[in-house]
Amino acid sequence: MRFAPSPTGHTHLGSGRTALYDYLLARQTGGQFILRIEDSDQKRYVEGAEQELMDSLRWLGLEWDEGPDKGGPYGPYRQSERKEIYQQYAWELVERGSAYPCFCSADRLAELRQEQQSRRETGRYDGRCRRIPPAEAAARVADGEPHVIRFKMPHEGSITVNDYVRGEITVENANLDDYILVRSDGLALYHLAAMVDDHLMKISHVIRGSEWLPTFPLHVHILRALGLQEPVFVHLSVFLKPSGKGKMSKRETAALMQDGYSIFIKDLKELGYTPEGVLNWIALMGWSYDDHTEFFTLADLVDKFSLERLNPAPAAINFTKLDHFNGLHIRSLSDEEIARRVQPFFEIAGYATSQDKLLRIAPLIRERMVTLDDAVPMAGFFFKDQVMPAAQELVGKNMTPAESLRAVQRTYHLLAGLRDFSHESAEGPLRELADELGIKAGQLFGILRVAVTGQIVSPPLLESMAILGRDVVLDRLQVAARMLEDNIES
RNA sequence: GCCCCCAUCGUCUAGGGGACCAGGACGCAGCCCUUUCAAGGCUAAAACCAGGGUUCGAAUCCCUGUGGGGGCACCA
Repeated sequence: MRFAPSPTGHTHLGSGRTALYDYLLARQTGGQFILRIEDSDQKRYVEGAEQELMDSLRWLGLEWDEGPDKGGPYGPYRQSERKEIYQQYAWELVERGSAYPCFCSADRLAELRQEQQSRRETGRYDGRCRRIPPAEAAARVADGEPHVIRFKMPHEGSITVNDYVRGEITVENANLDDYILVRSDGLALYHLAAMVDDHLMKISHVIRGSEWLPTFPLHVHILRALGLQEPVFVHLSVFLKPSGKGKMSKRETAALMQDGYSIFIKDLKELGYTPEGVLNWIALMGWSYDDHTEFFTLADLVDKFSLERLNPAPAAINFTKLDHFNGLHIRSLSDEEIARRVQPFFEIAGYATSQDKLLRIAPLIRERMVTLDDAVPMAGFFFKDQVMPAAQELVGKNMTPAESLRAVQRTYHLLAGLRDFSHESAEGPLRELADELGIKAGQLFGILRVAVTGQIVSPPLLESMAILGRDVVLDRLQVAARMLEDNIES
């Protein structure tokens, strides 16, 4: 198995899914998962993209067995370092009569294309250099005349290729072009390079996006002309934008960020998504296990994934489903894991935290988080020196400021006199106090919640107070009482 | 324009001639639980793109149309 991305931008969901399926297949068959960088076009190379790719893959937990950074028996693993290999195969193709050097300039080609377009024809090479006798062509090449190498596509007949998810696809050769295989700078294009590499690296399954379907017949032509064995080709459906109308554009990608979503793996990490959630989500875009199972860990997927259940239809990206899966996986994490994963987000927000305290907070926030960064607004009050409640929010529902003040004062004395400051020992007395004050427990808790956490919504109040400790709670109640007093006077 | 692919609730999907007045999930609505918010439980609304065939019988097979997507580079 191999995952062969090109380092031309941010690593996105589609790459993640392809890599995932590659990884799964490799793991379940005991094969190797190879990372090969398709950087044969230096013009499109983006600095840092390769590093981001590897970071993203590792974050997802998809560690490769062979790759540019760790070597392996079939290296090098960057196409830019394999130029001579492709040259050799390209000329073998020429010798076999399946390819030929072409001396047409890029200018002439552009002109030709324009002409064809004006006549509303499909852009295709007119075959001028195809007619040059091989001996003459070889001589011109030996003379150093600039040239590319083209595939000599048969004019007659058709070719039938087999895609694992779609079955047989038959195309008339007349609809295919004399594609360029090697550039004038001597570097091979994807069409040749990928086929040669996959053969040399003993790749059994080629999993790639369906954007390769149109050139799929060319690839099989090359393979057959070279006499190479054909791997199993699996073309995955594309991802559509959430509306289902068309694929993601640059603008929409930027707009998505406003809503806290992204199609880039590295963003997802920063937004507080877990690798488990992302993996589960993308695994099910175009694949299913049965009619009801949806929760999968990576290990589950290794166990249960199969190419048979791939779906050829394009799939719209559904981010609310990502939220759902992320929440599901956060809830299945241990306290230790939650504490560990949530800490970086507190750090970014400027809070000094301790694992010890986070460990005690974890059970209180586990069921309330959709993304890991939700922990910060939810539990930030644990790490603040003081909270700043809004004066009006300290007034209980359907209560006057004076009544609220009294409730805070009574609570202060009750808690100050409590033998031990635990959730269990505080609850009974506080409910009795509410009764005594003639208010509902909910009203009392509401006032206290704002006083102690500074928030209208918070994790369970009494558990939170126990973690904060008696001193902090009493202190915050005192502050709240003062604010209420000021409120009453003014 | 030409070539290729695809088509079940809003979305992801199950289904592959009778087991389907079409199942699950997300989201949405309601109810229950509840100290807030969640989580959890229950209930509801919601789909076989259209038209022709084949067949005793079609969501399922075939054709046409329509819609959507992809491609038509010395990009991948």
